[in-house]
Amino acid sequence: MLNQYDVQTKCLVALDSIIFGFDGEVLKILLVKRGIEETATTWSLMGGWLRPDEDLEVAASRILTELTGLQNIYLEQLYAFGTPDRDKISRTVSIVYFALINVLDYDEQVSDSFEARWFSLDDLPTLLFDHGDMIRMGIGKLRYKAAQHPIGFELLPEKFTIPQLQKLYEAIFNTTFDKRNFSRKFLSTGLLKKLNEKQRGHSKKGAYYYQVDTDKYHSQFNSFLNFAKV
Amino acid sequence: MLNQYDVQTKCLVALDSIIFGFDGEVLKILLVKRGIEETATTWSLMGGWLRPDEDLEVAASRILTELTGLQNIYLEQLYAFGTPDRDKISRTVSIVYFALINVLDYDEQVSDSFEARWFSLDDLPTLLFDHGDMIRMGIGKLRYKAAQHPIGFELLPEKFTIPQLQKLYEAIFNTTFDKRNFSRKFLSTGLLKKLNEKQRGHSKKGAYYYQVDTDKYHSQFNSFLNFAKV
DNA sequence: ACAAAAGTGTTAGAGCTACACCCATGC
DNA sequence: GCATGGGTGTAGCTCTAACACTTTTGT
Repeated sequence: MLNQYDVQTKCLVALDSIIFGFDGEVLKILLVKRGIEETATTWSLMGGWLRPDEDLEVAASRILTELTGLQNIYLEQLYAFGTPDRDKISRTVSIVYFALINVLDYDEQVSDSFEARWFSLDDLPTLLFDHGDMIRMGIGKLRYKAAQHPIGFELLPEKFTIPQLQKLYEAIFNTTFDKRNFSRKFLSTGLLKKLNEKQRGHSKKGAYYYQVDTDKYHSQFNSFLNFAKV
Repeated sequence: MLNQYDVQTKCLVALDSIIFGFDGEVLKILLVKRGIEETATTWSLMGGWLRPDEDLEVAASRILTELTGLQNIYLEQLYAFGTPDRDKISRTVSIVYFALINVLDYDEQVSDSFEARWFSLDDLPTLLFDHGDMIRMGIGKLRYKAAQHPIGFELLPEKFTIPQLQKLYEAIFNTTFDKRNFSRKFLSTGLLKKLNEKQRGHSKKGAYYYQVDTDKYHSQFNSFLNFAKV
């Protein structure tokens, strides 16, 4: 049995973060240009190394801030990638996190002093290592979660309209929905509070703003076995 | 920007596997007694170290075989645990996998020459490190998946009866279901093929055996947005 | 013949889909 | 006054939940 700590090989541990953003029309991903070994500059996810006394999520969050200026973003762990040759220079296990943010909320922070840029999902550049696989998996998980829960709120401003929410879901699933059914579905969750205020400028009539009722927003569950009292 | 590989700290990378098993009545977890540093012997998940040229899942699978004899078990990645002090002796990141098997199918393999034992979920011993957290998360994911998909088939023999399937789901969710609704629900998926053979010995009447229609068993999806054509 | 588990049908209500028209306003 | 996007209602259907009796067979 191998339980001698000394003889075990050690690896580098990297953290990479996929930041999904929505600008009101299309889904985007934030990438940085990262110089590897003084030569190539390739677009990549926000990545860096784990420090000796750092928690994984703390490290991912620190790295995100270092590379983009983004702070206080809730990161969710996606997957650990560890194929032996995924990084040619040194054996590295990468733990990938992802987050959803509203592009407009953070745009100034991001673009000011950092080499980070938003890319549309269907217009991604060539990516470092296996970052393309990571993104594919991230999109899969985003869809999966959005299909189960009304998760999309995170990608919108605090006040948003039903048509904005619908556009978001149409961007996530790359399809269109019937607006009557869509709004009925979301309103029926009881998670939305209608505000007494309309969006101006986008349309002539103006759409009512809504807010998430955060109290109720952590109890929804809809399942294959609806009669399973989980 | 930190992209010098040399100055980065390296960690040990461990793989731990949670093996859920069902014996027809209760859900169990397979644990081994692992000597750490020649002193304490504590029950723990099946764990070991990543080798230099090994893929993560391959390593998890090798370790599982070394410790229990189990082979060809499909392992699914659960989560990476990496709190700095989770292993007091050396900084270790652990990537946790889990699997569902039928206890009876593998019982001889396991108990013959290995120090592995099945434990009921509500009768777990004190566990090594953060293995308790890992198991809690594993149960959560098992329930989540079982609620979305008819995943439970993996935990049953190739031929199984509806009452057995129901017992399994009742064990996973720790509740009871109406048998009329339960069987209707599962039969309506079209995933079950009824065999012309009855289980004998368990009841006087005998229950028909069913088999999973593996062709159809990779397309089910039921979602919060049923009208989202994913 | 009786006990024990298997198997099955109905009904009321909720939720889903598909569909088309009026509303408010800026120009 | 008209073009643009916002907002709403209904009918048919399917799915769900709740409920109780009959069937088979080992003893």
